[in-house]
Amino acid sequence: MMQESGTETKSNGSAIQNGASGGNHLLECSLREVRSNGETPSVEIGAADLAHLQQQQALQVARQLLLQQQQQQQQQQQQQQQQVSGLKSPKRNDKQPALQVPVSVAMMTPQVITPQQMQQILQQQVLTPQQLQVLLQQQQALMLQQQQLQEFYKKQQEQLQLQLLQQQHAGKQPKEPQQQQVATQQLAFQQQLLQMQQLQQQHLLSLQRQGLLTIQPGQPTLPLQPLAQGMIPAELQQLWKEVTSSHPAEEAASNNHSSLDLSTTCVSSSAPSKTSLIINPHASTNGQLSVHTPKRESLSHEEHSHSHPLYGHGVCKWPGCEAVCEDFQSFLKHLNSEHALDDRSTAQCRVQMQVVQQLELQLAKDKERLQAMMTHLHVKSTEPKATPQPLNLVSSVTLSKTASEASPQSLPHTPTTPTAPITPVTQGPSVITTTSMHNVGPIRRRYSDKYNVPISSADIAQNQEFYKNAEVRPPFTYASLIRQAILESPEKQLTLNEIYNWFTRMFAYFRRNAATWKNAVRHNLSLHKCFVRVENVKGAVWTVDELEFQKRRPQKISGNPSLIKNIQTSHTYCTPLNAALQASMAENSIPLYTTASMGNPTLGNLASAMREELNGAMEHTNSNGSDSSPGRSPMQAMHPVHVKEEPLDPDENEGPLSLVTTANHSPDFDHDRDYEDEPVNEDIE
DNA sequence: CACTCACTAAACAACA
DNA sequence: ATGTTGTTTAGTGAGT
Repeated sequence: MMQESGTETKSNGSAIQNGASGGNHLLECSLREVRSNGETPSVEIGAADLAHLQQQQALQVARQLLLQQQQQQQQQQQQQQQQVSGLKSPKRNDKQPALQVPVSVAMMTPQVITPQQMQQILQQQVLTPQQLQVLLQQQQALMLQQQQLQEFYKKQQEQLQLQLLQQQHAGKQPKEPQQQQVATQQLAFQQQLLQMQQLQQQHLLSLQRQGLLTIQPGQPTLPLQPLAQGMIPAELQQLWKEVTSSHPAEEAASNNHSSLDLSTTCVSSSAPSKTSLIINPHASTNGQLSVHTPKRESLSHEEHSHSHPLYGHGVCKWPGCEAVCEDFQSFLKHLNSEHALDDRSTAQCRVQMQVVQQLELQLAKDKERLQAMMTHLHVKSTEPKATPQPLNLVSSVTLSKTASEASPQSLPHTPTTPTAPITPVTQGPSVITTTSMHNVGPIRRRYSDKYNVPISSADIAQNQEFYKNAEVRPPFTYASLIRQAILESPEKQLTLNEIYNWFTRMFAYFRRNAATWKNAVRHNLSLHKCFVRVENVKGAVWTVDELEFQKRRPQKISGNPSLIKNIQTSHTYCTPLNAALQASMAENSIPLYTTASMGNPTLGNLASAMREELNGAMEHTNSNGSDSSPGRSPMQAMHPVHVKEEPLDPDENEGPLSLVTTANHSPDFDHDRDYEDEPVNEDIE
């Protein structure tokens, strides 16, 4: 099952997107069906409006609560489940008996998939019978839990009323405000809890439909339970108690507190689940609550004060925020004022959810690859190393036949016999990622050139760690490697010896058979017109004539042309969120940093954060000094960075060019350049 | 099957 | 004389 969904995601990037949007639509539809008054979900309401509305409505209902005691419970549940801000129709209370049935239906509908939805799912996505069965089981479990929840809420409402009455009689404080506060808080709590659950549910469903989340056969209800249903009644009760028994004076600070409670609930309830990380941003609010309610034991105060996931180095780490907060308290204030539960925060949270989801997906895939690699290599080598250093999966016989020079780190059983890799190899798409590690064996020598420039640069950069340590022949042509070496240099020019050094530094493979590959390097430098020799004061250096390099072969971009096109030409029309995700979704054919580099109007910070992390994880391209141009990312290296008409002038190198500028250096441009046009590459078109 | 391409090998020249 | 750098040619294997 896992494989099925995995391959599906892999093979059809666009389907993912469709699935995503389709899933959302689907859910929206279902919600609309449920909503009695067709109100839009709270997400679409303005942040300030939402808060205000909630407060007012909560107050209103609190009064109603005092007047009409138990009979409201079902009604409220219905309203809240419907996400109609819960409080717009207290007038319908008198019809409570008639609403009994609709209530239960409404409560279940957001979670329970209707037949129509099921049908849509079937149409949109291939679901195996097992998956269907699992879904059905989930639905049943959900129904059960809904009933439990219903009963529980009923109980709690009764307790609430009792409590309110008692407080009223005690009369320590002005009655109205206190009651209102308590009621407000609790109502808001309920409300937002349910909203959050529904949000999560929405997301979860859409994820499931995208195939991003697979359903474990062994744990039918696992994915949904902690998220949508979240809490078992006992947990709910506990949380509810905490809310209801909190001192009003403490809690009266602001409306935001209610949202805090909610977040806390979500986090604590879903802690063991996979998505606890996703909801983490909202855990931000835990700190505040734990400060105010020391009785909360489940989440340690210390933990949140000192190592808040959203607070570090005096800066708010909410995606895209980076506000400076001197201490933790001010951070909490900031958090509650700036990142309350409004539409913006919700949207950001959703984005973060997707980001995390995507990262998890990527991680899972990479783990899988790693496992496959290790498995594959382990068969051939008894050495239990993670990096298959001693192995030489050389496909070219000629390379292995001259193992005369011992490499500095040659290992006991330096392979001198060509070995066929065990792992079956698939020719990679236009841009390859870590899959290239699989491909090192049978990969054709022309591999990278065939798919043109970006491959080599991006892939070299991404897999450099691997090739640094593994004595594996890189699946790139000499020309690509030379070019990469030159482009990585700060001056975009290298002497022959520097090129040599780059080879040996970056590739363990080139630490042996020096005579052979050095000769090849020289041969390539001389042979290819794209390498221009420039006489320098000190001697001669080699530069890359990017145009010529591009000319070398027609732009035969297979696999994912649109993707490449996007990368090379358009950095302007990235739709928020999706632009960053869609590219990476396209079967991870493209490194994530690439998508992150694309510049995203609204997700800029997020994207940059992703890029930072990913680049950091990759250990940026050159650790040995040629990375003196820190602004240059592997992405940039993928583009023509430096095109000279005349012999290179070192001064002219001004670091990173803008991507847009470099993108224009596609072979379609610059025909005015007076290069000695030779008929050699007339086959460009 | 012809062609192209990448690679290896080698010869050769120029130069330090 | 030796090593490095650069150019050129030839042969081979693989892909188209």
